[in-house]
Amino acid sequence: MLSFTEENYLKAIYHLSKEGSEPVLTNDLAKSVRTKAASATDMVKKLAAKKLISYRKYYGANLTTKGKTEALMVIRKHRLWETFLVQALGFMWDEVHEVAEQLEHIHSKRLIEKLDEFLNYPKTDPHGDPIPDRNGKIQQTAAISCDQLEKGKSAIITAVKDSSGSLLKLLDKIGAHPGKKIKIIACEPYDKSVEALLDGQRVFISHEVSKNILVKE
Amino acid sequence: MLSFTEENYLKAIYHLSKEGSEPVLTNDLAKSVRTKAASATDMVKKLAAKKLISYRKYYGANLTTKGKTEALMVIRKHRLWETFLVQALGFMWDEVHEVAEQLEHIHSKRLIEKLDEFLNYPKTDPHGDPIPDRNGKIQQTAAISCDQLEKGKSAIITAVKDSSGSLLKLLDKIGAHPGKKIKIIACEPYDKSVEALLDGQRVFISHEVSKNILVKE
DNA sequence: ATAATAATTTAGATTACCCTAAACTAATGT
DNA sequence: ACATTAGTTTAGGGTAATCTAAATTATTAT
Repeated sequence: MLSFTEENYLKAIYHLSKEGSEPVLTNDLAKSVRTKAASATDMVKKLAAKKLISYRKYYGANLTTKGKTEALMVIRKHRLWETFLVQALGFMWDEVHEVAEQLEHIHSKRLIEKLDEFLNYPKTDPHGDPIPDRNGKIQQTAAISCDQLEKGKSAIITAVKDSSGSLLKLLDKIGAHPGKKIKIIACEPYDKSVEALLDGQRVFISHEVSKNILVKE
Repeated sequence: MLSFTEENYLKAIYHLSKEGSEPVLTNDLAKSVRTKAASATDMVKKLAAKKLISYRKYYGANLTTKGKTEALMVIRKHRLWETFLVQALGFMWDEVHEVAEQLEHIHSKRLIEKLDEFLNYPKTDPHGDPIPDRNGKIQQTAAISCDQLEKGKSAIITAVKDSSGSLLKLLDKIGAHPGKKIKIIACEPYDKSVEALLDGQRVFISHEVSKNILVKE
């Protein structure tokens, strides 16, 4: 059985290696799990010994099939719990991340299956991110980020990249939730900020923010 | 913030010192948290340094007010989660203990308040044990155990002392749930076993089992 | 090609929790 | 009073995860 910490490292490696094959660098990994590079080196050695990642010194780490499955199970739990917190307990979507970080490490197959059933097998979490199924299958959303939309184009918001409370609060204020339609009405080349239409409301979005909004044309 | 392990020790001390004032012996404590006496000694020193218990060498440990509150909060979480698992997720009452042992250590005030609200502020858990309120107030059930009932007497089952799966499965089979009415129709002095009426059904209960059924006349 | 710089790894400690074995304390029986 | 015994504590270590500082490797600039 994996420890709390091992699960966190695997999850971080999964998220950092995005489309799978690029190696994850020790420094990036350390930053992601909020430790020092030396600690990350120790852990990747341990994970490699357990065949959860492949690791080459000074080069980086990649998840093995086994490691990827474990990572996806942690992500499945995280996203199901987030969904539960919002849908059943009435949390705001910017309040759930921290608690889900704890709940994702509860070890009980039965619990997560029952929770999935209770929530009626949701496909995405409150931030629009896809929830892996019990076999670790996850539907990859080939979404582009909002800052790549041209003037005049419309799109549907599918997800949010960053789950920090401050960003989510801001998105909440302007009404930028997954499922909503967004139309770009002006682009400012200087700072790449945009003006958009959301629910008939004219909103101003900085580049920092639009980068983190994923959309589907 | 208390660690997982510290919380478990506090909870164990609470349960072992029943009505509060008897000191908890190191050996009993060690057995309860499934470690060795030497480890328990280390931990009680640590808890004493944190003013969560008072501790005298070779004599035993007692919860301070602060320690008792912490213990009650862990118990509150445990029992609310058990209630959730049974009522919302459809677990059997003999399946919940292990998972609740993990869930009880999630740190989030907001979560537990929301959960309490979601469950509509239950007073007891699925085993009939009282759930402490947000201030740590717990209604002491002055219940007697079933083996103290005389022949011919009726009573209401209030709780179950032991939460091991095998006992709960047995009680499930004969229908002995909290809230049910039980009537003693025969006592066997030799082995202290009893015959009783439960839902109109004649059931045979050994002393080992009747000791663990709490009732209210 | 080599020096400077950035990234990574190793070495050596630290903390929390747990262990075994030995030493100690309190209680009991003769 | 003293020996036995049960219970407890101390001493000394082990493991997992972390850290700082020093050493090593890879990359970049000249």
